[in-house]
Amino acid sequence: MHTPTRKTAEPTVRRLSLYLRYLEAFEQAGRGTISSGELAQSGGTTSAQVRKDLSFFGSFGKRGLGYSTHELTVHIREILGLDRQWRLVIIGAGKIGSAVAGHRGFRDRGFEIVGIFDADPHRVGHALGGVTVSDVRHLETEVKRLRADMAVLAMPAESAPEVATRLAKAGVHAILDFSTAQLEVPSDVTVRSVNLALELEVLSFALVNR
Amino acid sequence: MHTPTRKTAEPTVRRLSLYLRYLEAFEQAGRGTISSGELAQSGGTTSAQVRKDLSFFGSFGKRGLGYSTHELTVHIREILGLDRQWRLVIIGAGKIGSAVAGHRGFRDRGFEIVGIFDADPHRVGHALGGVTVSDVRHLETEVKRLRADMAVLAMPAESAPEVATRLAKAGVHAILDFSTAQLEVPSDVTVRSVNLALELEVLSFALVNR
DNA sequence: TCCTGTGAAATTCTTCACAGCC
DNA sequence: GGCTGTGAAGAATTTCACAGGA
Repeated sequence: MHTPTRKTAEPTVRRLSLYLRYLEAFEQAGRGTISSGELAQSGGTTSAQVRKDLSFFGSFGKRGLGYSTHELTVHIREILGLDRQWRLVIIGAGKIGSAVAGHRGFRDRGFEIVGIFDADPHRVGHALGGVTVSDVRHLETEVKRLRADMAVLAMPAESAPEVATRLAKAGVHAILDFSTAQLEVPSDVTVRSVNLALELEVLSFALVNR
Repeated sequence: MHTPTRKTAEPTVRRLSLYLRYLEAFEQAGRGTISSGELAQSGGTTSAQVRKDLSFFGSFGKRGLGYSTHELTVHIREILGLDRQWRLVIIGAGKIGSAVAGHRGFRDRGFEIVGIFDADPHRVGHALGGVTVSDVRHLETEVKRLRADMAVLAMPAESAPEVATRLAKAGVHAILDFSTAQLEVPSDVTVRSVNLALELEVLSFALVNR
């Protein structure tokens, strides 16, 4: 595997994540090799797309044969940085925060929830998925002590920007934001937004435009 | 407003949804007009992008002045199909289903949750956000009776494809899927996937590639 | 003067098509 | 014969830059 010469396209990274999921299923099913065509079918894309995506990071396949499911799994996990454990904190112990905290499968995929924070005193001290909820006032010291790598923001949009800034200062360089806020963070912090209302609105558009 | 001549780009639709949110804030704040530059800043894009996006649907602005916040709000709501009420069902009353069901703000934006379904007899009969959980065995008849337009799938990946097919047959043409399944639906059904593990993996990639 | 609307250019992403290796 | 790896072509999307109306 070689590191890409220039920046990698985001769509490619998203697809790698999908390929990985299907590869794991194929490996589980005892398939030793898989072709770009099969992988494409699983992921709803084309074989050329699969090969282009992979070739960006190296030559993992064998001509005439395909890819070794196991080797390719290992390669993609390495490319995505999943060959290590990531330490996650969740800010907001409401409905969404609880759902994320209780989601099995994150830990299995290398994302360990090491801390949960909330501003509501009624929630502080209670346990969620084996982790005790801390007061968000102690965010910085706790985040440093816990050596958190990533944060999930599951809180109202009003307080999200302030918390994002504090997280960035505390050394968290990756944030998954469920609020609808527009976060202002230093350029060395990556933010991804999941906006459910937006997704419903895209569906609404699709329904009225057919 | 004129209907677009050819198919609209998905990125454009996503941005329209964002613009709408900022417009509402501006309108609330009493701003009568707004320029493409201001809107761009809110949405993290460029003024040219904003103008291109809007011009695809008509000429809503006034040269030298900008856009009327109120008029543009109305136009975008109409473009996105938000000038009506959408009827939503949730399949799966677990953590994610409950979080979606309990989310205030969907109703305010025109998405009314009219039904919740689950396969677990222990959950059937209980109320979630004012709606009683029904047995998923009665999905088809209930969905038709409730005249549901959209469905949120918040269930294990194993059962998702079957439920998606049943929903499509029952007349639901828009599905928001939280499972990691690859859904096979007729071409007149729009599916959008929200995959939290994938989002974390994209963050992971960003962390190891800087 | 300010700011929109929009062709044209630039860039990004996907698909094609085929040489090369198993 | 089958399937990968990859330049080249094509399509989609964004940015530029400027004419034109308020």
